[in-house]
This record gives sequence, C-alpha cells and structure tokens, in this order.
Amino acid sequence: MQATRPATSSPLTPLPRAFYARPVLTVARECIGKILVRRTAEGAVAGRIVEAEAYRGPQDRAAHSFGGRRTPRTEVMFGPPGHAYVFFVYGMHHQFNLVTTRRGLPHAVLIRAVEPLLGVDLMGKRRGLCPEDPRLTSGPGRLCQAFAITLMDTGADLCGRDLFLAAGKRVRVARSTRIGVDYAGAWADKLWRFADPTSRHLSRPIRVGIRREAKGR
DNA sequence: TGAATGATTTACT
DNA sequence: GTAAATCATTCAA
Repeated sequence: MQATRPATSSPLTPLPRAFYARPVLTVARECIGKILVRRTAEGAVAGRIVEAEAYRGPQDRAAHSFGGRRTPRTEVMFGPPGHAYVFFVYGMHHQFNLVTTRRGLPHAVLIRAVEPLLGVDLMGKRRGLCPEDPRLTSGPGRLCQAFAITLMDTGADLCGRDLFLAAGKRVRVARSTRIGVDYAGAWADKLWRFADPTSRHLSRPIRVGIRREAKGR
C-alpha cells in the first residue's frame, strides 16, 4: 500500500461502467480532468488526462473500425464498453483507447496526454528521462511507455484494479481537429480532439482551423 | 507467404 | 523543417 495519497480530493477508485456506456463524443469530452491510474508489480502511477480523441467507426474513415472492419485487432471495440483497446504502430509505439458506447458499435477514445500526478520517478525510469521532463507523458505513445501499457493490456476491464479512470476536478475543455489523420478526408475536419488548453502537457497545442490540405484524396 | 503501412517519437539539418 | 527507426497487422495472391 502506498504511504502517500494523491493530491486530489477524490478517492482513486474506478469510474463505473456507466461512464463508458455513453456516446463516444461525450466520453471523450468528459475524460478531460479524470485521473488515469495504473498498478503493476513495479508500483502505481497516475496522471490527469488532458487530451483525448474520439474515433467513431464504422462511419469514421479515421477509425480502425471504419466500414465495420472486424479483425482480431479491432475485435475488442465490438465488445462491451469499459474495456481497453491497445494497438501498436510504427514498430515501436503503443496507443491506449477506451471502448465506449455499447456492444456491437465499435467506438473508442484515444488517450493522448496526461499530467503526471503519482509515481513520477517510476515514469521517468520507464521513459529514460528525468521526472520533471515535460515529455514524460505528453503524447499517446509516451504515456503508454510511462504507464507500461502494452498489447498485453488490450481487452483489460477498466472497472478492474490495475488500469482504470478515477474522478477528477471539472475543467474547461477545448476542441480541435484530430492529430495524424489527414488521410481521412472530410473526417479529418471533425473537431473530435478534446483537451485542457491550459495544460503544459499536451502532445501539441490547441489550434482550431489551422490544418494543411489533406494529401492525396 | 510476402508486401505495404501506420491514431508516433526521436534525432538531426 | 525532414528522415529514420521498426514490427504487428492487414490484405492480396
């Protein structure tokens, strides 16, 4: 048991499944300010979520579940809400998502950045950085490394003890286009990225309406 | 079976 | 600003 308690007024207990069983845009927006908690044999880490994106397959061209594509990788998104969808990209980075809404509808929220709250030394050790470095958790791949989230965690129940969201303070939420989905045509223009614009731990600053023309189609 | 590629990060010019 | 790193996953054959 950890001797110190986090500097939040709320207990570090998992949010109920009902939190995830709502429209994906609602869940994405309400993620901002919540606390992401991770427990492993190495110890506990926690961070305040400051950036998240909604992926609304099967219509959303940017989503892995676009067109209802149901493969071993995307299978968990077709299951019940409140579970983890973790995937691996570019041969080196993991990405952590929350499965939302309802069984059969493959919607998910990508957690893109958190502010370190608890276990910063362990995060620094995992990242190979000093604990004060702002690059500790300011990106979807970075936070997965700091929180030791891997493909092993895909399908994990977010109402369990080892990986979950807990309540946090209410904050103002800004919106922008999503990052890295220019290939998605008109879907890339959707303002489905949500963030606390005052945070210094965003993967990129919030700038609405400034996006290069999509390459190709 | 093999080829293409990616919801990124890092280092370097 | 650009490029390299590096492999699970998908799809075509």
